Amino acid sequence: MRPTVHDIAAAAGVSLATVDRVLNQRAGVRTVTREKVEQAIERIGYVRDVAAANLAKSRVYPLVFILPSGDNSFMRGLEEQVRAAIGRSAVERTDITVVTVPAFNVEALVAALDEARAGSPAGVAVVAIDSPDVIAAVDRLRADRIPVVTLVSDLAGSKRDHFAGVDNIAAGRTAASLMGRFLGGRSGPVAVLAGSMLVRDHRERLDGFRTVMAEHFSGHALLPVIEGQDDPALVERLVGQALAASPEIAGIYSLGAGNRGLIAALKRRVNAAPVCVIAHELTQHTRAALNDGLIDVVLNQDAGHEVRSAIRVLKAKADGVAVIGAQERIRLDIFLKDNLPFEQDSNQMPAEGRQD
Amino acid sequence: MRPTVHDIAAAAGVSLATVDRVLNQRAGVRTVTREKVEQAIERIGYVRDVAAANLAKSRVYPLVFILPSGDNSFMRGLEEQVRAAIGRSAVERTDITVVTVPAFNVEALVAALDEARAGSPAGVAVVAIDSPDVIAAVDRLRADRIPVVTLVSDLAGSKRDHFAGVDNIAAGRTAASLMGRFLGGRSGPVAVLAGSMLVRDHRERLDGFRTVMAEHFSGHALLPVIEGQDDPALVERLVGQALAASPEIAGIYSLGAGNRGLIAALKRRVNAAPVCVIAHELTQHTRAALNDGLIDVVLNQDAGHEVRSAIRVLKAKADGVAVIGAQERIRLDIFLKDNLPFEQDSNQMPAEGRQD
DNA sequence: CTGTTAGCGCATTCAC
DNA sequence: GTGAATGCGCTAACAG
Repeated sequence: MRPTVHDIAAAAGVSLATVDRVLNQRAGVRTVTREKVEQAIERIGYVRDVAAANLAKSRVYPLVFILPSGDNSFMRGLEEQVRAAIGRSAVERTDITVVTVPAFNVEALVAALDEARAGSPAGVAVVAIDSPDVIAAVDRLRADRIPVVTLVSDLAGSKRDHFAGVDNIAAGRTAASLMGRFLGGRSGPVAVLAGSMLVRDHRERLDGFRTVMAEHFSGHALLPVIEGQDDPALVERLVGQALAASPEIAGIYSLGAGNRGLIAALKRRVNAAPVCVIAHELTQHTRAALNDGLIDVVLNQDAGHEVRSAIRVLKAKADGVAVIGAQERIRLDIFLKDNLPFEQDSNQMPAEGRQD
Repeated sequence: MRPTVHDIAAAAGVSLATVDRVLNQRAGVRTVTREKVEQAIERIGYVRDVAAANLAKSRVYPLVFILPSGDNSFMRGLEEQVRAAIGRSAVERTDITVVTVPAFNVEALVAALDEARAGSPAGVAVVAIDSPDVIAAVDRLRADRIPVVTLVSDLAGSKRDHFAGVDNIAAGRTAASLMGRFLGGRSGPVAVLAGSMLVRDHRERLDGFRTVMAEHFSGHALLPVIEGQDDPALVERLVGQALAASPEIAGIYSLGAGNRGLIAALKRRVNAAPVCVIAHELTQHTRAALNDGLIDVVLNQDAGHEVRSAIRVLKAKADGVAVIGAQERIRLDIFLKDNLPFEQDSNQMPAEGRQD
């Protein structure tokens, strides 16, 4: 059997309470006693049983998730994943609150962060906007020793504990590589469609894309970036204009949201040369477009994985314990029509028997 | 607070022991009593605290992992991941045994499965070989109510509980799509390099690849499949011969292992037309070749994820509880030079402070 | 068939 | 400063 607190107590010649005090770094133990206990712990190779500790503490983890509101399909999918996690909270000992704030709105986000802080939760996960005010608000949380995880879009320069999202520079580079190679011999400029340069993930994707296009595929000019504010209607209008203005466009990289507008604009094109289209985030719209051949590649981040990872990391940080690093790396999924996963409406797997 | 067994007992007017009996579907309870308790459970919305239950049981999960031996880099990486899991066994309450058997050897695998069965573990994970004898051996385990998860290569027609691996047909299709599009206008036949048609994953990849090549890229003839037995030396010789015999080869799809041999053969080619190369599994060798531009795409399955998933599923099956379905879907990673993840020698993430 | 009781590993009152 | 006792939610002897 693995050693318990009793074994430590026996080995160190003290009582359970004293062992507990040094284990949880509480005051009221003489230095000599403390050292004696610490040596015993080291010697017998004790590792704390977190489950038992949580049981004894009746520990629950109050967590706050702050997400953008609006009808952005990806963000709504993200929220759905948080709600799925809420459904598991009895098992996972979490108590999760979801807060939504208008997208690209710094003041609203700061207010939400400060309000979360007032409730002194065990951790906060937030889809960040890159701004000094937001950095300051996050650092206020950290000053209160509240762990913070950024979700989807990171916040460089802040004291956030962890980022649960993909490497967006690599995403942009990958998009460029695929674009360049899919274009093959064809000529023509490439258009880039973004949401807003306010959020770091969009900026990073653009950087990565530009770098590789310039490095390896300089034959294709890049058109000025179209900022569609992730708004389908606006995106449709702007993309329509761009396609009309430059009918020779060979490729489009959509690095933000509002892809419904992009798809609508593409559908309106008739008898035109084929365009290679690469977009982000697998939603019902991009999935259908991929199947129809309107979109060639979808780069995706798994919202469910991001949410589960954020929760694991926040709990671990709250307890001051380590996590499995590789498990928390969010991968960039690359979907072609050929490796599209089956749609899943349920999060559950049958418990028994049935072959899947 | 959430309801406990005591609450059930009180609500149903019975004792703790009786509640426990119906919760764990043990015999010795009258049907009326059982129904009374079940109704109470339903009514107050009880959910069992698995952590507390495991604590009381001092539950450990003896698990057996059966992997092919030999110097196949991917399989050694898989084994390393199992050993990493062994390092976590104190926390995860597992007791994992690793058994290695010669690759592509049915009798050895059957013997290993039967031996595992003799130890009546809580679950078995196995890299399967497609054979009636192996199916029978797996079904013997299931007959003993021992959960079985196939790892990497599945075993259709068996009663295995779950498959922890990628969709290999989709992998083959994806390889063909990328191959066809990367080849663009270029002409020339495509060579396929496999390990052995004995294992299902290789056969499925080949099927998927052939289908899409025939459907969309029939301009490229497929050369006869080269079976390299996942042996680098043999692979090098066979690929060298193929390249010499057909200097106009435009692409190579390596769907098995032994890629060291492939890379060596490619390196020996000088002043020849470029070849589009797509290979499976990210190892130190394929990673280097990707960086050097010798390989264009690496399709990968995350061995760490597969092992962790297998363990989660086996534990869940042993307890008869559900798992998060989406979390157990193993994704096909597509790596270009541009989205190669950083090498990680450690599995740990720092517990405190440090920015990553 | 059903109930009583002790204990899993740990945290937390309280006395001393 | 330190120790003894009690309980977290659940399981498992052992009585009845």
